[in-house]
Amino acid sequence: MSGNAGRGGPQRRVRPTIEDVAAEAGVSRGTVSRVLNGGVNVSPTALAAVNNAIKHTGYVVNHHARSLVTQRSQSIAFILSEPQEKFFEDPNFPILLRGCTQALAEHDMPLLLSIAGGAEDRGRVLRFIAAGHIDGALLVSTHAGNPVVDQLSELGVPAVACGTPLGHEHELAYVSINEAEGARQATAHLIGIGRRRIATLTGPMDTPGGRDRLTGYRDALASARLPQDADLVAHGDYTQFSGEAAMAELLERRPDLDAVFVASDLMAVGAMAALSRAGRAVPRDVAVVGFDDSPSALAARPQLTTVRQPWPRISREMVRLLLARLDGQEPEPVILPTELVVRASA
Amino acid sequence: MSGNAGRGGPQRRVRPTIEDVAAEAGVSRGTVSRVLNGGVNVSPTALAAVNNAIKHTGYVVNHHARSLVTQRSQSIAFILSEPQEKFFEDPNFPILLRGCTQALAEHDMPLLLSIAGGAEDRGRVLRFIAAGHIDGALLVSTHAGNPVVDQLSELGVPAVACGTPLGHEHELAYVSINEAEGARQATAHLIGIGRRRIATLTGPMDTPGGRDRLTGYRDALASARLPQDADLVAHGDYTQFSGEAAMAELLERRPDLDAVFVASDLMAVGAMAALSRAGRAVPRDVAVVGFDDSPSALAARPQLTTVRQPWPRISREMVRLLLARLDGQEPEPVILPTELVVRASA
DNA sequence: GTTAGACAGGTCAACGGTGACACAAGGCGG
DNA sequence: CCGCCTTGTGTCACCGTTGACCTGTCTAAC
Repeated sequence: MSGNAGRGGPQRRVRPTIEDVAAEAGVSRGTVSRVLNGGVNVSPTALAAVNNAIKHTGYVVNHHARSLVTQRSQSIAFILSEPQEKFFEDPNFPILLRGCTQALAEHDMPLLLSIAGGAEDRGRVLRFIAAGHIDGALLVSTHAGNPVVDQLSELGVPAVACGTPLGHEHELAYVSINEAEGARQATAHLIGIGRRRIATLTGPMDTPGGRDRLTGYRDALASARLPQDADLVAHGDYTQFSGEAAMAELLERRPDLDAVFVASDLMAVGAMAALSRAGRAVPRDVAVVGFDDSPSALAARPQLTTVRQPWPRISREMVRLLLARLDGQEPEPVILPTELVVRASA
Repeated sequence: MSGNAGRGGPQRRVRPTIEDVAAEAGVSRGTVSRVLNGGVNVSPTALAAVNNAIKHTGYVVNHHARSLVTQRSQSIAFILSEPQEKFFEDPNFPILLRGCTQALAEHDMPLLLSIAGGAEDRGRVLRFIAAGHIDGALLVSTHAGNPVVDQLSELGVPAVACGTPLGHEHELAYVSINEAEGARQATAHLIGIGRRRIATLTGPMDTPGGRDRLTGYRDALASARLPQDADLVAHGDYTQFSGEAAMAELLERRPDLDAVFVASDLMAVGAMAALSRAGRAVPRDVAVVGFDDSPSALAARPQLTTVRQPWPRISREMVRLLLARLDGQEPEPVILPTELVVRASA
């Protein structure tokens, strides 16, 4: 009931406690707690009095005190395993991050950001989880043999992965897109507009995206009875530079190619740079299809035909699965369809 | 000492407490706590025993219990006020986020991510802060009259802003770059390579970056006794599209311009697209200098001459200032120098 | 041979909630 | 009319740490 007026330093005001509210409302702590947690078995009179007192005192529940007794923190971590650079340069990362933040905000859960790069970082993340900061985790890039996954399940912390978690498909809930089908559609589109010498530029072969998109490309060729040619396949790592280099390599091997399916928009932008340097016009000489529908697809000239990843749905589903797991359920993995967005490049 | 073996559902293992460690080490809780907090006044024997017991039991301190008594959460929030799209599309955002995460990780502090868009979100952020989740906040884009700033200082939560917080310069610690000097250098470089009809493409005029970079441009022209011409100034909002549009407008107004200083790399990429469509070669016909040195500067063709923002230092300084404020100090704002990176576009 | 420190380590009351439990009062069927 | 159930509310132990306080030893100075 008394002010405190911080003098000097960061003045930390004494926040009202549940006790203060109880006194103000003329009830006991227990009753206030009951109102705070759904208000069952509380008389209308008491409820009104408590709500009034809360407004009056500006009371906000103390997160740590509550978490200490309930054993849940009501917070979720967004965990990046593996080299950080990768994520921070990946245009999909901010989009996914935003989607997850929004979806969690709807459940009034804050998002903790945690990045595990080297082994040292990993220890930090582990301690951080064990300390009880979080109830669950959203995982990005869970490649085969990822130690964080094991540690999470050892600690009993539910997790949901983005993309198929190679080697952990059975222990982990996950949300993925139908990579192969997206790639197949993209390649089929190139076939449909009359291209026959269609190359592909893949992602890393140890990621599901890299592998499955190559499979989809091959399926499309097979369906159309087009020959498979190893010279038409080059590998990149999703970055623009790797796309530029790999495209140059492809042009050297098969100067006659008339289309290319590229496993990421960023690589596609690099590929278009290589094509333009080689004097090939897009889409006239070489048609290009990308993957992701990231902002750079729209920014590219010509604008990129690409396979859209449904990021808003992906992040919503990830959060949904995680909350289900927190609720003790064992939800099935979710595989979302992609959509081919046809623009100028093909 | 006993296993617990979760059956079904998310098996939450019972974590060892400080009590378990004390029993294992044959000392009291207090001694364990002392070891945990720096180990002063602890005999080497006891210290070894406790450390052993910690390793044995796999003990990790319970964050909530500690925070409850210490009244500090050892966590920092990264708060985005204002329209989210802006940040998630800004290539600088992931870079800053990474820098801050890393700098905080060195102090073993997790980063909470919080986004305040509409008024509703703002209430969420407020409750979140009042609940004691965080000890301090890193603010991005604190434009004039930002309500979050007021709320933070009302709650006594120290905050550090990135960029000059217009209208809050005196209440808030902040880290900024020398915007005007960076712009001046960039423009002076264009003058130095013999350009005389130099245009500029600014950011929004209600941001410090937008205003001060224009000032720097004008200063450089003035120093070289070049005329100021309102027709040579166009405004954008830092996005690629706005850069493309504004450049087209500039070309219409002053077809004879021979250089342009652009207030962001993204806009510069847009501007180069507009130039190329208008048949002007970069840098021969029109030299271009950008601002930020974001990844797109390197990816552009020709590669962009640009003013580098020292992001690693910016984020480190932000964290340093915030920790100082948490420590009760009143650190001075930090203004960092920029660096002109000369590449192919000018 | 005292005595004052310094040092090690034990004890215990908080921190701010929650939830199991006790209990009183009123309603109701037998 | 009585026992039983329902409903509203107070009580209090407990969640896992910390840190102030206290006690007991050992050391060194006088």
